[in-house]
Amino acid sequence: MTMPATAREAELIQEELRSRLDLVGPGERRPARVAGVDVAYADDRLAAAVVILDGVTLQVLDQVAVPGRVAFDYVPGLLAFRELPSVIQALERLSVTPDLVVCDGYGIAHPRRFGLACHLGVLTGLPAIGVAKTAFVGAYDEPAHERGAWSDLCLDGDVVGRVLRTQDGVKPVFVSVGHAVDLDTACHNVLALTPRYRLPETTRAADRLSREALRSTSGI
DNA sequence: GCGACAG
DNA sequence: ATCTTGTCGC
Repeated sequence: MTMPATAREAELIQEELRSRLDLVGPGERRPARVAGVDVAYADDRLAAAVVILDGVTLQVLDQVAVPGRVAFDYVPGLLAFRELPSVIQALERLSVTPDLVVCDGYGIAHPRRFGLACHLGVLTGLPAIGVAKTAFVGAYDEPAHERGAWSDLCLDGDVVGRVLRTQDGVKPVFVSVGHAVDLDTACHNVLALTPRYRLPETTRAADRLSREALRSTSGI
């Protein structure tokens, strides 16, 4: 992964890579293997985790954790440069290839339309979507209170994502396309991955693994 | 100019 | 992201 020395350089990389995005998809509606990705931090240490679940049973098929060091400060809009180096390493060590990667963050709902999920998708060639827990960019109306209810996430006159309620009465999540998946398919998959909780099982599994990996490497 | 700002 | 107790609700 090309690592920029400055924020300006990072923005240029995003503008450049954006031309390689596949925004057509449509992606698999019933993916057999779905990957969840997350990164945990402690001071300058970090642990990236990737967990692959069976798309039907949601059982774990494979998982990889990679310890590392923070090499890029957090800057809103440039999250990929902080998290992806280790995440890509973890993806390369998987024994099976996922049909979909669910990222913690945004895809094209981004200041330059190239969020973490887009970046991961372009670099790996894998279909990817972003599922974020909080608002970042875009305007939206509060979706209805039932699971499955949603509203458009709009930015500069474009629909860049969907604010989706994954359980009755819980805070909605922000879904946006990353690479090689369309928005309908992305939301359909998010609902399939949230039979019980607000966040996708893939995200929950990767979150647990990344934290555990941080702890188990604290002595190293 | 001032604040907001995925994780 | 991470620092953190109790607390409301199912």
